[in-house]
Amino acid sequence: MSSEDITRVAVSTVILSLKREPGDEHASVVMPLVRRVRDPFEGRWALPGGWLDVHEGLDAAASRTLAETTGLSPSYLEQLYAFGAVDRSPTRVVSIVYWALVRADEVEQAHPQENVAWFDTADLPPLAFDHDEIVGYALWRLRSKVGYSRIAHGLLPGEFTLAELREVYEAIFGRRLDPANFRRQVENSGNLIPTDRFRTGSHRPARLYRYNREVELADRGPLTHGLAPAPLPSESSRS
Amino acid sequence: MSSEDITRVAVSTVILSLKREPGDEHASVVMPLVRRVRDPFEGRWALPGGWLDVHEGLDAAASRTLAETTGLSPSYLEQLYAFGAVDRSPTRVVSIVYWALVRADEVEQAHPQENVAWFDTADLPPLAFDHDEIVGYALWRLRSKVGYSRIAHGLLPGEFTLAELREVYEAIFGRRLDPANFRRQVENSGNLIPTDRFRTGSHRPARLYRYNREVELADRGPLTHGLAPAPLPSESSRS
DNA sequence: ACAAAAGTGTTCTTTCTACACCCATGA
DNA sequence: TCATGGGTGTAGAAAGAACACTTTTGT
Repeated sequence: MSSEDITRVAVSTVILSLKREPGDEHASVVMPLVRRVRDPFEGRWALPGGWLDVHEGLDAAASRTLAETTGLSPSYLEQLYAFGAVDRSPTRVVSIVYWALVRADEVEQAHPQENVAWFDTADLPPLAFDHDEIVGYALWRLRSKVGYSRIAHGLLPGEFTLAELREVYEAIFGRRLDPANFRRQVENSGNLIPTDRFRTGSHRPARLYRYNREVELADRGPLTHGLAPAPLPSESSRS
Repeated sequence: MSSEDITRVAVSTVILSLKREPGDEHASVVMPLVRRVRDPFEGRWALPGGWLDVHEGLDAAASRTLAETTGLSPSYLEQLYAFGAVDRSPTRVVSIVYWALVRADEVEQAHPQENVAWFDTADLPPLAFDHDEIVGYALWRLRSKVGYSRIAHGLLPGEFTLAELREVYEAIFGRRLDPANFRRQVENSGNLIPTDRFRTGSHRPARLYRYNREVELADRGPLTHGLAPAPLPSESSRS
């Protein structure tokens, strides 16, 4: 059996976060990429990922590559798509691709890794393999899913103001939203719980909200294995 | 390298169609299953599928297994999910699962295959592997997607009445819909083109409509490779 | 003529949207 | 006190649900 006669399985992850530039109009969606040091597409940027271990589930592999690349645990992790065109790589590779959200404040605290850099998704370099297409699909999925789901909270810390949450939506949608209407929509959705704490510093203090964990249902369907929109249990801590 | 040290890739397909029993209240969603003749779960019913050939794309493999099982070409075919838990099979198998819709009239004309039987999805036997979970997910996806997409047409022939289309929605949702409101909704969606032909036979003749192929966009996102909601090109005819 | 399905109209409710307006704090 | 973002009110538009009503066929 020559090496061209086997199909290998890889797992990659599109990791998304938010970054607000000081003078910018609104925040931008950013993602980490890994510079390839081996032959196919050497020197090009690619999605973080690796080969699937025989004793490792798909979700666990995604969490592992995410931890190896960013040192973070995702606040949201979901399978995106399986890419398996015959000519997408010199050898036959089927890539199970996940996408994940990490909080902006956690990204700032993490220490940078070797050969890893964060890019604005609106200004990406040409990527290795078919990773351009994959990233495009992930961003499309983020935009469409943020409309009917509450994954936007995955980009924020535990407590946040409505203005911060609105800023996330505006960054993803790329347009301004009416603060008054936005408030009502998200308040009536039942996903937010108001705290008695306030964010002070600028003008009138803004009430801090937190995420309602009771309402997890009716979104991802029957596939709710171990993957939770809340911080992952301990899949990446299997030493 | 022993056989336990490799991960194999399989492709399975949840094939869905509609069947209207003579005396029944409304039509039911049906799917073909294959009786296993080999060791793991021998005798149990399972999803149609097979091993991924090294020179075969994922989409092509799904089309192939669909043709082998039913002799039909799908009117809709989409990747569902990749299942890869370590313990889902005695050996390590990652299954890329697709789901497909075939038209009821085509199913009736097709000649039955060996070891293949059609089941009502509301009354399924226990399936092999984790196929129960997979089918449950596919049905959930069908129900949620029929609400904001127009895949329901994939279960009907080229021309159909609004009552027939409504019957599809009622079977999938499992509840009655107001004929008047249903008509307006689907007429205003711009997805249907009225023809000048009518279906006669019962009472007042009903106008026949057909599917508007111009409006394919804004649904499945950037992933519109060769897979089309319209009948597939010739992926399964690669002799 | 009558039953039954096709197709139209009307009303009420809910939701979205635009925008005016008041409130509370830092400077 | 004034600028600014936090927060509330409200009126019109759009969309959805319920249901009465008219039209056209087979029997």
